[in-house]
Amino acid sequence: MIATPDRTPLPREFFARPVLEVAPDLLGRVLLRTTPDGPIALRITEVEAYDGQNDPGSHAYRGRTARNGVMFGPPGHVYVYFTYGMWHCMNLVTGPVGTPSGALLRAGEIVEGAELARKRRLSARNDKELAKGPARLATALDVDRALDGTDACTPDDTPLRMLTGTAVPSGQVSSGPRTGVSGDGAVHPWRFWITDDPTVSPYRAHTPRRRSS
DNA sequence: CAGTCGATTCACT
DNA sequence: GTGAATCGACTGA
Repeated sequence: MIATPDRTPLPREFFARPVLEVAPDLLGRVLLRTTPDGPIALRITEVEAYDGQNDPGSHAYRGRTARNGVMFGPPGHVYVYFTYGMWHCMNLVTGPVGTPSGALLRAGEIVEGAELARKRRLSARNDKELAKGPARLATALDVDRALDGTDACTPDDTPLRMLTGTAVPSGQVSSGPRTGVSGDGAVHPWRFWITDDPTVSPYRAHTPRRRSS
């Protein structure tokens, strides 16, 4: 009998918890992205928590808009946003309906479908860079606004699914300030990563943009 | 309705 | 380490 990988999705209740519980619990688990060309699987190595209620760093802090609406919906769905005029980043919505929080997927290791990811990440110098950074991760997995709102908890043929798998033990989790977050939101140690994992992205403090002429 | 700037990445120096 | 790329969401008048 051939061993087949367990493709059971995480139950929605997993995501219904507070984002600060869910975010570190995602580390080591696998996101399955099914593209028209084939599957790509990502083992998550770095995440950041965004709490829409009290967190000035969150897109949901100032209320619901056309862009962030998915975060106000049920947990376990995917919030994808477009930024810097060229990149996409993806979150998993957490908490009950009405608590607009989410976990930003910042980095991971491609564990299946690396050929497909390499075609989309031509500037990557090695496979560790394929998904090292949130926009690189979304690019490698071919994720854009078309997937905004996708349910990652269903076992059906959906384009994205979070698998149950096994999270890394808490002893292998490090935490620190979030990357690129400005103002009061920068103080919280709400970035979580697998200690010493080579696919984790480098920390950068927020850099205000220069005035254009 | 114009101005500002972003949960970033890449090419260059 | 520095600056450009690039566009749409959001803000405030």
